[in-house]
Amino acid sequence: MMDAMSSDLIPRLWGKAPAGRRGPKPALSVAQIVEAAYVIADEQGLAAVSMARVAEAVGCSPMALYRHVKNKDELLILLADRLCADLPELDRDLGWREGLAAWMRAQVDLAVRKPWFLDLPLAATLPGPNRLAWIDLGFYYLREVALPPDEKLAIVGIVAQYAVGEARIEVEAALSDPDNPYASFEQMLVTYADPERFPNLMASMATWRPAGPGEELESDDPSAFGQGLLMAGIEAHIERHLERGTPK
Amino acid sequence: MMDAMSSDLIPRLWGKAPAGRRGPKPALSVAQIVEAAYVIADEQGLAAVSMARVAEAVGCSPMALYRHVKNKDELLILLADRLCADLPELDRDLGWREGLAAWMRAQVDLAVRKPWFLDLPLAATLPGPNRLAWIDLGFYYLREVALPPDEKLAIVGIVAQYAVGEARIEVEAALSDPDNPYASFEQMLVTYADPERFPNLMASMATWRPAGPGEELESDDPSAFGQGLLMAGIEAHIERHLERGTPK
DNA sequence: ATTAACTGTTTATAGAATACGCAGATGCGA
DNA sequence: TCGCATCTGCGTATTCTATAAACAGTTAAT
Repeated sequence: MMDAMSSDLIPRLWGKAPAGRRGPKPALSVAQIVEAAYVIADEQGLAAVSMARVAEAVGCSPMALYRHVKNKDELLILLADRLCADLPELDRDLGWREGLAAWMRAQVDLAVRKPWFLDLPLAATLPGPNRLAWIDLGFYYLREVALPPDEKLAIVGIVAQYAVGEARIEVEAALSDPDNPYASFEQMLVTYADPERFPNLMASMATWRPAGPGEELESDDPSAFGQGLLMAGIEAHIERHLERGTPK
Repeated sequence: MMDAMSSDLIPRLWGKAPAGRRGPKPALSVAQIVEAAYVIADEQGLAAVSMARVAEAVGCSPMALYRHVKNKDELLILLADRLCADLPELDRDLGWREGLAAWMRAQVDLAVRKPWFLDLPLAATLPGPNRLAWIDLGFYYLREVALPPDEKLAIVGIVAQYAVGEARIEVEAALSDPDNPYASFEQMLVTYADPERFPNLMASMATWRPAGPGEELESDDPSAFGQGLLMAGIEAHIERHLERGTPK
């Protein structure tokens, strides 16, 4: 189902054309097409990215695109990797904890800046070069952490996954009441939720005390909580690993 | 952009029709429509869920659906909540750690069973009744944990978000080589990845030793690693909270 | 009885992805 | 240099898609 995978996807991701000999030199390139899609998504949202509009942007007929891209799904995969090129440079003088936190935060910021990223079908396809470079940066911050590579990969994946969720929350929050993002949630609870149907939730929520005017939030970064949770988990794992792992 | 939110979405999620007085009694119901969409998605994938096909399934004209549902986006939101009704009952005699782990695992299993769930546009909309009941179960397992409700909500959200990522990985793994899901990743690295461009990743991967035949995986649950990481993080947070929180 | 409100239908429109076949360009082998 | 295989881009056409708009029948309030 939904198999956008073609045997040429990965080469295309890496910009390796089969280098055909014969035939006219292509006037179009995959990079050009992806870039046009990127601009359209940026200006008008992902829904505006249609083959016809992309073709118009690069100045060719819609069907010409199919010579360079298997189908629209594949174009979107390429687009997702293109977006990863927008991830920023980060301070290299950070420990794994601060480094990974900044690494995570940068992903959230990117998604907030380009919310159409969240509309992309995020299949767990193989990463393209840009995304892989970002993963490499994650490994950089973990370079002095003594863990096997598959565990590092898992950690990096978990942190990135958390970034997606956090980005969703922040994007939605930006669209709703900036004062209290939980307002609608609470409103929904009191309006519809039967306390007998959701006893545990309601019982806990009953103790909820909205932050008074005197006390401020401990951090202005809404991802601070989850960030701390993840880093604490990683740290605990490292320590556990050191204990019973190879001591030398 | 992409604002599927209508003022009637939430009432519809909760099955509260405005109870119009006049006019003929509706032959269709929202539940009926959503159920039809559910069956189609289940049998033919989410891409097969079109207004026309849903209409055919319930035996009405396509446009009749729009009397009960604002548009297709809204139908998909309702569908997502409907899917949450398939989440299983869980053992109530578990501590927060095992309970939350089982709670997480159940979500992964559901997504693996119904992979079209991952194709749904997972906006961070307000949860419907079924999803809220699931959240309530998460709060059940956290009932004896002394944390404020907003932190519990954040924890539950983080764990659920992890479940989505894990489900993506497992679904994709099921479609690829069952022996070694990392095979294509490694293959991609050696084929395309320039060591100078991804030095940290490559350096770490160089130490990669695939699990030999003698040693088995510690767990047959591929989510065990992330699970442990999350639970350790939560535990650390609880302890930190107890230390400086109100002791009584 | 009148009327307002509500339901489902019919028709129509605009846009989507993409299969198929053609015309011209290009470079390889002869 | 002459074919010829191969490749690019284009034009056409098909099939689906969501959904706007107007309409006809049905019910309950007045």
